[in-house]
Amino acid sequence: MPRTKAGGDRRSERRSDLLEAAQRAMAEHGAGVRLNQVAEEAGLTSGAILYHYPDLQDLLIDANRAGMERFYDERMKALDGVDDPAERLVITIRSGLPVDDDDEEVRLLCALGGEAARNTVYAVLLTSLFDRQVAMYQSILEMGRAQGAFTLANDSLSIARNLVALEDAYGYRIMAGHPSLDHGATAELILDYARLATTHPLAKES
Amino acid sequence: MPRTKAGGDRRSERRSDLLEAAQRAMAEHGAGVRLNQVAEEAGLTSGAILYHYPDLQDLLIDANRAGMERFYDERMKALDGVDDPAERLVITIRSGLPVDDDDEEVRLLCALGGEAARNTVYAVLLTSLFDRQVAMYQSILEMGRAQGAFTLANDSLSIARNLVALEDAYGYRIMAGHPSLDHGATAELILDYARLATTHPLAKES
DNA sequence: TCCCGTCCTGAATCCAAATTCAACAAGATT
DNA sequence: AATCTTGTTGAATTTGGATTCAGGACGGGA
Repeated sequence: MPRTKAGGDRRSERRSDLLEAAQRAMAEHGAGVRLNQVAEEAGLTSGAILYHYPDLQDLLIDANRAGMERFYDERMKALDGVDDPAERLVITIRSGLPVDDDDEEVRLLCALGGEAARNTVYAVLLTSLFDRQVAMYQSILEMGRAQGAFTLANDSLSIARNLVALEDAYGYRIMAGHPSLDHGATAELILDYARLATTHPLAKES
Repeated sequence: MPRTKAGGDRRSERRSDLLEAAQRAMAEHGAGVRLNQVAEEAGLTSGAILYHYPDLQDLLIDANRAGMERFYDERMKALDGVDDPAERLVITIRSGLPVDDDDEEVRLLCALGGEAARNTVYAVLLTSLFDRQVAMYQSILEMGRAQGAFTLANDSLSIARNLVALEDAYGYRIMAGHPSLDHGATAELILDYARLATTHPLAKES
C-alpha cells in the first residue's frame, strides 16, 4: 500500500480531504449538493470523487458523521482542565452556539437538521448527536449536584435535554441572522434557564 | 375577470391550489423540490405551473409564507374562548409541537429551517415567524403577571424566546423520530421550564 | 531502468428536468 | 352562433448534471 513520509496511507488521507470538501460543499449548497460542487470544493473533477466514493450519498453521510464528531470533540476539548461544574456549564453553553452567522460547522448541522425530517440516516445521526450532548450536560449537572454547587429543579435528564434544545434552536436563529439574537444574547438566554434549573448564580465572567 | 359561483375569481383559487400542492411537495422532497414534483402534486403538468408562476422560487416562497400563516393562525384559533393565562400557556405549548413525525406542516417548517441558513428570503420569513410566536407567548406571560397568576423569574421577552426556542428544537427532534421524545414528553419538558419561569404549577389536566 | 498499480482527467454519452410553444378545450362575451 | 379569453396539454428543444471510460501522469518496487 502506498504510504506518505509521515506513515499514513494515501487512500485514507485523500478520503479525509474529500470529507472536508464535502462538508464545505454541503454547508454552502445544502443537502441537495451536486457532485460537481463537491468536486470543485476538493479541487478535482467529478470522476475523481466517484473513484473514491461511487455513491455520493455515502460520501455525504461520512462527511456529516465526521462533522458531528468534530463538533462534539471540540466541545469536550473546551472543557479541558476546568474542574468547577459551574464553569464547565457556562463553557459548554457557549461552545454549543455558533460564533456568528458564518459558522460553517453549524451551517452543516442546520442543513442536516432540515433533511433529517425526511431522511432516516440523517435522523439517526442527529438523534445520536443530540443524546450525546444531553449526556454531556447531564454529567456536568450531576457533578454539580454531588459537590453541592447545584440544587436541581428537575431531574438532570430533563434539564440537560432542555439545555441542548435551547442551544439547537438558537443555533438556527443565529444562522438565520436574527437581528437581536447573537452569540452573546442567546448564551445569556440559555444561562437564564440554567440559573433557574440549578439555583446557581453562574456569573457572567467565569 | 372569470368568476366562480361562489364569487371568487378562478385565478386566485387556482393559485391557492398551487400553494397547497407546493407545500406538500416541499414537505415531501425538501427545499430542492422539482417543478415536476410540484406539478404532480397539483395534478397538472409542469407547463401549467409555469403559466401561473414563471419562477418556481416565487411559488415556493409564497407557499412557505402561506404555510407559516396557517400554522400561526391555527395556534391562535386554539386559544379561542380560553381566558385563564395558565390554560392559555399550556395550550400554546402543546399546539406548537408536531403531533407525530408525520406532521406535514412541521415537516415543511423543518425543511425551511435547514434552508434558512443559506437563503436570505427564507431566513427573513422564519425570523418573522419566530418573533411573532415570541410576541404571542409574551402577551400570555404579561397577562398572567397582571392577573397575579404568574411571578416571572425573568423579563417576559426572555422567557417567551426560550419557550419558542424549546418548541422549535423539540419539533425537530420529534420529526427526526427520537425514540423517547414524543409530543407528550416534549410538552412536559417545556412545561418544566414554564413552571420555573412563571412559578405557577401549570397542572397537567387543564 | 522498466514495469505496475494508483489516481486522475477530459471527452463522450446518457439522462432527467426545465423550458418553450403550437394547438386545443371550455367558459365567457358579444 | 361566432368569437375571445383563459388555462392547459403534449411534443420538441435545450440545459445541466451524472456516468462511463480510454488514456496518461506519477511514484514505488523490481
